[in-house]
Amino acid sequence: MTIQSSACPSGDEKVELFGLLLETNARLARTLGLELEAQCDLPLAWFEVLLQLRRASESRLKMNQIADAIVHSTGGTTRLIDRLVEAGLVVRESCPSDRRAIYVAMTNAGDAKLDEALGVHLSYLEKNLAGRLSSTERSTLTGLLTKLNAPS
Amino acid sequence: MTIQSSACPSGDEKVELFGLLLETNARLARTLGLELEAQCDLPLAWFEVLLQLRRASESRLKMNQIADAIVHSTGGTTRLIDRLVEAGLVVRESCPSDRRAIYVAMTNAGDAKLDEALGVHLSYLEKNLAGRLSSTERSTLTGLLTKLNAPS
DNA sequence: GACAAATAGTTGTAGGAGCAACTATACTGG
DNA sequence: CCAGTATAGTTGCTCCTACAACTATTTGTC
Repeated sequence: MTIQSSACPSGDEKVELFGLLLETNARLARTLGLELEAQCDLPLAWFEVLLQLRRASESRLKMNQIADAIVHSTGGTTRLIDRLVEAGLVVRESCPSDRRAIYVAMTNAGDAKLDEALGVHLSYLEKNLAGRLSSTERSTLTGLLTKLNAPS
Repeated sequence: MTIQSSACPSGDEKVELFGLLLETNARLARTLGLELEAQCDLPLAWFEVLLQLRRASESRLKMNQIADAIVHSTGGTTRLIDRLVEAGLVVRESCPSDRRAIYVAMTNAGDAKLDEALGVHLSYLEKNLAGRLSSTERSTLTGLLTKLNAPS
């Protein structure tokens, strides 16, 4: 029998769930990141940016939209986009209607790189998602995470 | 209508789910981290270590068990524990049966700090978990994440 | 229209984490 | 018992990211 502080239960059901979420995410992000890096020479953070851009209409987003979508600080996003620009995967474009804002748009090279990475990603998901959760379970999970992710 | 490469669908259901997982986790980790830091002056990574230690029998774990539990590299874990030791929250103890191994054990200060942090964490979870997911939904989510997290 | 407040993005700086190379110890087969 | 291999942990180095302070532009208010 393990003795624990009864006032602050480390075994609380919600604490366990939160810990499980952190751990699961960390494992999946790590393994995917390694695979993307090894097979496409593409860091996971770059992949996330490119994916967000493809989802966006006209394949472009403002800096702050990217920062929000990938949950980075604005300063971190500036540097991240710097590296993507240097690699030729995206370009910065000025925004005519708001001279403070900057659009980030995919280049053809970025588009091609994303296709390549998506191939790797899809086979990764086949192995690590489809193999573990049924289609029904996946949509349940999507629903739950959507609730969790909703703005307060 | 948005034009997208049909060969590599960025809108694939599994891709969406994975992205949602990354985003949800990043948001929750960030907000919890800020709160722990502000209210307890305790980085999230330190909290994770202390929590793992309390769960362990005899409140101690070997370095590699910690690295695995919190999904860090062994090198990163060494430095992380260095900082916790310096802060007086844990101590390193040699392992008699294997002289390569090192135990990390909580100090009384670490135990107290964890109690404090768990208070903050529990109220965070009350706000951000209990308010969004019912008890049933939470246990469903736990089940799904457990499957996802299972070793391949 | 002008001043205050809010917003978009960049930069200086510091700290944290990973990888690869390394040391030390333990195991395994001959 | 010895050689070769596997395991535990640390260290050097590099890159990435956050935070805070800053500039530039826009918006809101009187």
